Amino acid sequence: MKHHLLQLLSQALDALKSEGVLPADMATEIQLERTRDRKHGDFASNLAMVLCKQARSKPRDLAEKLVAALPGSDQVSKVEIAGPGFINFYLSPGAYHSGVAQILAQGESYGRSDIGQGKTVQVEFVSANPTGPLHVGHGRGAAYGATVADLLAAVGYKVHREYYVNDAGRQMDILATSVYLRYLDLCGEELVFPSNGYKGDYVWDIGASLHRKHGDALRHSAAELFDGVPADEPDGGDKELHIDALIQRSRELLGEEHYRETFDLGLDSILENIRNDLEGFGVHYDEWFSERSLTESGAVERAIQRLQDSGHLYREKGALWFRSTDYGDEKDRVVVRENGQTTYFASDIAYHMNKLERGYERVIDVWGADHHGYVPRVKAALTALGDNADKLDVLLVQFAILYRGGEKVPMSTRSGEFVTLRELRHEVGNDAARFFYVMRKCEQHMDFDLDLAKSQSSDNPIYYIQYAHARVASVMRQMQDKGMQWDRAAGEQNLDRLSESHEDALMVSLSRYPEIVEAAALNHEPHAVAHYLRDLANELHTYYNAHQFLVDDDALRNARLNLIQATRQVLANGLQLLGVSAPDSM
RNA sequence: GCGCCCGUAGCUCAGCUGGAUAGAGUACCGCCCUCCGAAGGCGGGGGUCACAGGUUCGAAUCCUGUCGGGCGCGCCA
Repeated sequence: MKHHLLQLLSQALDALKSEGVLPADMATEIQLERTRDRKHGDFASNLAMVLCKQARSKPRDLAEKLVAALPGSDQVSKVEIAGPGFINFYLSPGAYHSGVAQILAQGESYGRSDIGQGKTVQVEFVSANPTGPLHVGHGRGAAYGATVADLLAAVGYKVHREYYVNDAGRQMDILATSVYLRYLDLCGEELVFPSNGYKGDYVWDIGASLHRKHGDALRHSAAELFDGVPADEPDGGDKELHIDALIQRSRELLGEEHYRETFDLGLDSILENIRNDLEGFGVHYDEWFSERSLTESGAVERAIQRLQDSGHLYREKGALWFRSTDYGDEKDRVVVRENGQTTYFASDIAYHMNKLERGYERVIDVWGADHHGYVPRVKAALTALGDNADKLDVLLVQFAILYRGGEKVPMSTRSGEFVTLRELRHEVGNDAARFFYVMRKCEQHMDFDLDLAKSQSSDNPIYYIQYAHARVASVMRQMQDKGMQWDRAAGEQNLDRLSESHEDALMVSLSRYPEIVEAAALNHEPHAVAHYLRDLANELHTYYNAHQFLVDDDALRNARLNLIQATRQVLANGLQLLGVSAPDSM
């Protein structure tokens, strides 16, 4: 509908250009908006006010010329000039009636479009280190990323969903060492667990499966392991030096083969856990991309070489630095450490280089907001490599703070006192979790009210929306009990019987849905869909309370059933985009 | 100290990329079930859009500054 009106305006503009009223070479993006107030019609454009300077005429005069040049349309019943020079469009009843028919005809595909034109976009999200289970912070990134991806797919992009697996690096070595220490403990060795190690119960489980497989074959005495290892923090030492030395000793004692096995056992079991968590949350991926593969394929080396060749690297204090300050970063960054090891950043340069090499036209990263300082250096690297950094959008997701009984739920990764995503799903259910996570703008800090998410009452927006959907299904069941019929074709013929203000309002809302989806997708704002669905549900409930649907008058009944079935369809489509179920009864 | 994000009803948040009289939910008060699910609906009170300037036909929205909150400033990942 909106596109149709834009076309009309565009034709009017062309007409005025050829008449010489407006400069022919003028390029304008026409703005057309839904009116806030129905008294101003359905759509309004500020075109005349925007162009009045170029046309050297008063806004209202120009508006009149534009309106005069507007081609006729059976979708438009009236065009008015109002206020300082707004052009207000009133849609014809027929436009709304055909809208209802369209929804029922298109079904699940209503709201989808092809404005993305099949352009490829990669969405990388969550990508939490496989060193432990996902927690509620990751959950928001998962729900948000998955919904953004689904929205983009709905408007015609070819979407590739990807999880970057940090299967290399020091944190993973710490995990492997933690697993080995738990294994030794199970063998009967008495040892003090490092303060920097991973202390979660899941590490015990992995240590146990290592023990099941090898028995005591990999056992070394604690004394042997701690030989030459500097003191841990509680003993007045440095926890970083302590753990690094333990990693080193574990490697030596286990030998490369068994160390690798321990490492991979930890990686695989945690990754499996993460996969299951996300699958259970309705979050699916096309690819799990291994960081290690970047080193093995030589991509990291190649990225560094390219930066080297183009003169963006220099050596200082034994390390190799990338001059990211040339492209707006605050300081230069190390890519190869003094000890010869590449940094995490080096992998990330290679990873993003790889993404663009794979030919994606757009690349989206969803990160926790605490990584925001990282954006300039990644973009700097892409620019230095000669790529277009504008292809990359980094979407930052703020943390969610849980509330239970009006109190903040304490959380810190350090103390191991965090709520896992699995616990959250178990407590409030998938639907509420998915919905609450995307209910807020991503850059907004979020208060996640667990009690509200759990409550099965109208206070809870997710129940409110699902209830609207179930209510329509219930009406249809009731209809059969009463021995009545729904004849969709007859309903279509009689849509002009829908003359109540509630019906009018409902039809307006239904016609907005494709615009909502389009804007939500392009702006990466799933919350717009959540708010829309709440409003739509409200209109259905209001209508329900004001009028009887199952009336004896066949024509009226069929028309009304068409309308509420169309509403049910849009509710279902919207909920599906958010990863939330649309039940027929509750 | 520097950088990024955020300040809108008592509380939680929208506000369609600068438009017409700033909106929902919640909480509080009052109404509506011999009627398709009251898990619902209707009505009411509640605001200096943090503050001060600026840009223009027009600002909650854009720019500058101040105040307040969050996060980030490693040869960690």
